[in-house]
Amino acid sequence: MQQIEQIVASLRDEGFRITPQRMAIVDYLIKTEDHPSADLIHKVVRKRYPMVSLSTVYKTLDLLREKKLVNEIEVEGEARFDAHTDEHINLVCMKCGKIDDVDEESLKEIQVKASKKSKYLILKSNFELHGYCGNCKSKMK
Amino acid sequence: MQQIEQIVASLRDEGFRITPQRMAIVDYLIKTEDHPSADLIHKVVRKRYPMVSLSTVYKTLDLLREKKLVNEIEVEGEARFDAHTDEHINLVCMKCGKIDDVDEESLKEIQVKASKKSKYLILKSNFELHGYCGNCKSKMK
DNA sequence: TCCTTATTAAGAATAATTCCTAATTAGTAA
DNA sequence: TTACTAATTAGGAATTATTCTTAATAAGGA
Repeated sequence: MQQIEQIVASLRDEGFRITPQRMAIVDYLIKTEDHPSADLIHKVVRKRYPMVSLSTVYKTLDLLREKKLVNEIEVEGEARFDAHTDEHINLVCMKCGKIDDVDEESLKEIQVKASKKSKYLILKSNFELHGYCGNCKSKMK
Repeated sequence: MQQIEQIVASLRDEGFRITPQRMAIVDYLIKTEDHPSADLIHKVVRKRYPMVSLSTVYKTLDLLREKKLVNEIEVEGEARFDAHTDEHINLVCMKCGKIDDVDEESLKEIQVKASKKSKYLILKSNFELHGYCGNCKSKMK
């Protein structure tokens, strides 16, 4: 689990300025279990820090993604973000839209195999399973 | 490997009409190795069947996806389509945008494990690896 | 405290996708 | 073959997530 201090330190080390906007966004991402969209991040962060604009949210997310401090996955036409950056499976509920993480050891192995077979240089991975979460599943019968 | 006849039959069986537009789109998807976007499908199909509109391409792809006759993956803000519907890994080149498929037996197993652990009812999966393809890799040094 | 330059806010621009509606046509039945 | 009708289509407008632009602001160093 990443800590705010680690992320702030790695940004500072590379010469990026530590602004209240960046702090607020990182703080939220670290603490939430959700996989929020840019828009949701904006809405939530605004409650406490009303001066954060949506374009700053996008820029900050770009930066964090580039530095591999957050993960991005695209679901139904929008990007969703997550501070859980080690390899895992994203379970996406097609009903309520929530995303859960599940760890799975064999992903690394699969990645190595596929890389050899295909001659690709792999830089990132994304494993998704889509369906209905336990909650939505039981509501449906 | 799916055949055109199979797809056409399963559409007809469910009462959908077999139009030249649908035939043209299915025909292209079956024959190509690419994972084309809706826009590319439109451009290609238009050469032979100039009466196909982009909105029909989208509608047809919706239908085919719903009937699980094609696979959809979202890459960099656009949807890419593929008639290869059994479980596999999509290798996405971050340079040239091409997508290659790699089969991997253990995906089914992983899916079962994750489903048990999470209580999700899994309906579809998407496994992506992003990086540079062999071709782009060698061009870069 | 001041200065430089990265960063931000705000809104305009872009691009993929969806929506809307009148016109067309596939499939069916006479 | 012809006529019918509901599904489908073409074309363009509307929507929506994201990117771009620019002037104003402020972080961090001197």
